[in-house]
Amino acid sequence: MGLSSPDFDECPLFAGIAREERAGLWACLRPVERLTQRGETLVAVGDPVDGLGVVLEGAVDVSRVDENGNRVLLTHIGAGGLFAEAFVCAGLREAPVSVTAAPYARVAFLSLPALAASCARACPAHAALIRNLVHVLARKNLQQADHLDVLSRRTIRERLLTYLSQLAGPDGRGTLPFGRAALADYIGAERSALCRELSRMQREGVLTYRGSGFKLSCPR
Amino acid sequence: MGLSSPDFDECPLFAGIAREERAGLWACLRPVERLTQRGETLVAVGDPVDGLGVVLEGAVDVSRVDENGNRVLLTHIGAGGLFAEAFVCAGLREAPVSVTAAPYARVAFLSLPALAASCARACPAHAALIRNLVHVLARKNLQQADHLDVLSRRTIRERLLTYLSQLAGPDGRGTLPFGRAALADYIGAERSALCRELSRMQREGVLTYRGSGFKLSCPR
DNA sequence: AAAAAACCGTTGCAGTTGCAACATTTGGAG
DNA sequence: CTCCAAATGTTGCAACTGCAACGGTTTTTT
Repeated sequence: MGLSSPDFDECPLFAGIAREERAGLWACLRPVERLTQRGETLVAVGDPVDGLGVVLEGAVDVSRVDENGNRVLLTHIGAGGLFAEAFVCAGLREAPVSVTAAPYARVAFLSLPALAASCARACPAHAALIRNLVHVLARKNLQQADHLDVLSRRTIRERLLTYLSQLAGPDGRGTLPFGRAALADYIGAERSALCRELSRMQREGVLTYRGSGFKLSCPR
Repeated sequence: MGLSSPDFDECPLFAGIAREERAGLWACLRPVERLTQRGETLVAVGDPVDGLGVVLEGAVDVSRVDENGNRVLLTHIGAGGLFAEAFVCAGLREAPVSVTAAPYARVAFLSLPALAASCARACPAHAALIRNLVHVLARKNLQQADHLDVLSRRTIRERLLTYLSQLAGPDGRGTLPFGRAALADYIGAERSALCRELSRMQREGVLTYRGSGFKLSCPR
């Protein structure tokens, strides 16, 4: 099993921990790695919760499919990001969501005991790890709040403007991390209705877009 | 200032901490108490984030109002519950939501430094406090996921069924914690449209309701 | 290069919902 | 008991959206 400790500068779990310490700490956590095929499902709904996930390379989507077949895209997580940390920390036994490679990913799972317990080496970095975990959980909370902000709007146009404003810089420009189908799943709309509204908004001059790039006419 | 340490058996922040220790620990956290009038606003959008909130008595609503005047009810928190913990832990300076008494509340604010730092007494309970904080944050995450599950549905009927299923027991019976207006704000719909759909569903035999009690015909 | 698959955009139609205005019921206060 | 205010329920209408079906373009596979 390759215990390669990649570049964790961008992984918030290791913030504030000296680079020399990271390799030892990483080994200490006994990670279980997994490399996926294109679009493969890493975790399915109902699977036992193996541990906290770390995206080493690539990206994953966290989603759910309701009884009507509508997919809800909950989050998209790139390299360095964590997933399933809330389920692990809350003590869930079964995953309430599925995690799929988007489209490729190399991930590692860390068990909660390894994270929470002081390790045999009693490494001081463990304390920092827990503090970082609090920070990660809190920021996930804020991300979910942003998603709720989007989904609480009553029309597709408002949901789009809310989401695009979150993505856009001060100049109103931004890049979508999704294609149209995934975007529709994220904002809780029908793909065709989303396309219709997008072109309507462009026709009315509210925004311009091409591919995954866009520019809001009136940045909020 | 009354530093009364109320019954914290139900406060998840103090889970697993012996009752004798709680009083000392509570004082150690230097809580700032506040008692509200009916419906008063405890925290407004943009207010500086004073600290983590603990509901000592009564209940509070956490909500946001968008630019169209639509209110979004994010959560309702009863005695023993926490609020604003994610904003504090993520290091936000300004509150992105408002907190109002629903309808009465006695609350205390705990500053993050007091929570995070080992206190002067070096009380061992502090470590338990941090572990509990992780647990609280993780469960808030799950609550938000439930709310997302509701808001991601495409029709009022589906949103209602999803929410009522979350509330109902195995027999399909449950009690709403909100009135109609607040319920509408929580599920992201118009109050009148909500009423219309409720009575339509009762007419069709999907459920029965009276006041705040309800019973689903087909518990999921 | 050809075929297949994925992605994006368009449109007609029926059902749902926001919105506004009004009717009815409930719960106190005097 | 009466009156008032808040909460709840009802309805018409215009607008929005889900749904299904289709055409064009790009990317991937064979």
